[in-house]
Amino acid sequence: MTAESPSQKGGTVGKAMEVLDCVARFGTPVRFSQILEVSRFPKPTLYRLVRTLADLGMLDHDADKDTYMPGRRLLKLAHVAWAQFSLASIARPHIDRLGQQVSETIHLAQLDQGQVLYLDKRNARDPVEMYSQAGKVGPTYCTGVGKAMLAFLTPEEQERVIALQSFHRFTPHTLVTPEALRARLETIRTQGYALDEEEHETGIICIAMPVLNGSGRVLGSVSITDTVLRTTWAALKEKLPLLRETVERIGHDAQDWHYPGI
Amino acid sequence: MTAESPSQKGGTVGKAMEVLDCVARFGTPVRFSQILEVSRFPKPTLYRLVRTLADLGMLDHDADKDTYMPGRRLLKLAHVAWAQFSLASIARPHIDRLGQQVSETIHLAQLDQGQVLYLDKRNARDPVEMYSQAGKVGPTYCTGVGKAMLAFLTPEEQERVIALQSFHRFTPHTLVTPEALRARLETIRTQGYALDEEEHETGIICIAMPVLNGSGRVLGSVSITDTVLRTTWAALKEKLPLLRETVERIGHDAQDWHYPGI
DNA sequence: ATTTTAGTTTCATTATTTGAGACTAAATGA
DNA sequence: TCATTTAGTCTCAAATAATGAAACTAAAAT
Repeated sequence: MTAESPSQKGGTVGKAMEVLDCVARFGTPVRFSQILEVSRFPKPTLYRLVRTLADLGMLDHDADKDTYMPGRRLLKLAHVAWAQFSLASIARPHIDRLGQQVSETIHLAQLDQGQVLYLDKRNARDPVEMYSQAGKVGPTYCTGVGKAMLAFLTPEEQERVIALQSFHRFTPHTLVTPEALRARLETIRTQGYALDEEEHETGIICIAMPVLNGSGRVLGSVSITDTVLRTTWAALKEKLPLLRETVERIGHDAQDWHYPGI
Repeated sequence: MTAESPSQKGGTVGKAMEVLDCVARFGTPVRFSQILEVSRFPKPTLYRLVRTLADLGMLDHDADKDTYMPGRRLLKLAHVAWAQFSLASIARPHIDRLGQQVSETIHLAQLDQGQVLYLDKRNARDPVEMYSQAGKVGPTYCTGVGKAMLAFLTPEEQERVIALQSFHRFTPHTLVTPEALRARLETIRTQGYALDEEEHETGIICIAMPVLNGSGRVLGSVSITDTVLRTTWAALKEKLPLLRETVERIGHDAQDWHYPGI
């Protein structure tokens, strides 16, 4: 039994999902030939997969322009996924509350295969483009939400996630080595919160805290974000008590919710 | 070649998607045996399908409780679907704008297989639980957004959609016959907007207008909703000019966007 | 201790998927 | 205009994967 890379799972269903990913990765409606270029399947095989997915509503086919894009059926399925995504629904009232208390942008995130998966976003000032955020993934090593979670994992989990990081330098402040990251995580663990000091985007700073359940297990994290133009570190850090209260309440409500793996 | 019911598409991928639907329909994490009860597949077949979907991340498996729910991979795919769902993204700035102008709840919807598919929701008062709404489906014959679209379809399309309606009586005001609905649609077409007079939920009323492109084709619809306790018909109808402006702008921007079918 | 239930595995059979190649239609170019 | 390229579609024998009756295991219920 040979280990298979996750992107090359055997089985017809796996291949179909691979095609779905290909189409999604474009981020814009694509023609069949464009999918063909990036996929590993021969033409007739890919053709049938694409047609099957379109028939099933997993891809939407624009007959006019003859292009494909991720389908509406996904929207419906994701609607349910979202509603059941326990941390998102458990956290919602608390995120709502925090949103009323602060004027900055709030994120709720979770770890997913070493990456940050955003579950919720609030922006009291100008609502809201949430779908554009929930479901989005981002880097773990250079975001507040990511580091907050990372710092509170067990050492083994932490190393496993660190091994998955790309350490791309987004800004001059990005931590680009595992060593630098580990040192920072130590600090975060001690002080109980993480900062994003313009490590991902210049001008964007945030404070973040992990959501822990009773046994100290990391369930997710919450952050408060602003720009260096609109706030100062002192002002932002004043929100720490509100943030602490929020993550504690979420952690309490999520007591018996089992985190579905990293 | 025999016509196949859409729920019984041959092919392994179709079967897998059927299982995904089964799981989603529960709306809560389910055990394998529960899926078995509602699915048409024999035990080992279903077992393999479920495991395959879980391996692929389309289902999330909670190892503790041994339950399955729609997976996180769906969230990521839906994120892209949403972003590309042209009407949603084209409409966003206009929906934002309307949201700043009125304090009521706003919906953006589209027709999907005879049902209303909600694409966006805004609520200026308390933002916003959007994922919980976008992707949701509802009835066409007894909602403002639904009737607004229905009224402006071609007669053939209209009949096709009417034939798909269940005409369940949700409230004493629900129109429960095709005849009553057709008469109402006539009025809506004449006056250019639809009302929901507590036809779906008691106490909930709304005004809705279709989004039409230059050639009069129905692309979607937008509604402004409130409760009978907070508003009156007179007050609500005062928002009609704002609503008209919104749908016109969306229709204008969506000029060359081709609606992906009913 | 026995029975029931839920989940898992096996394997010969069956059905689907596969993909090289051929074909068509439409666009491009000479 | 007619040749040529390109994008999309179809065919069918061969290769592969899915199937499901039956058997098995583990754990819970009696």
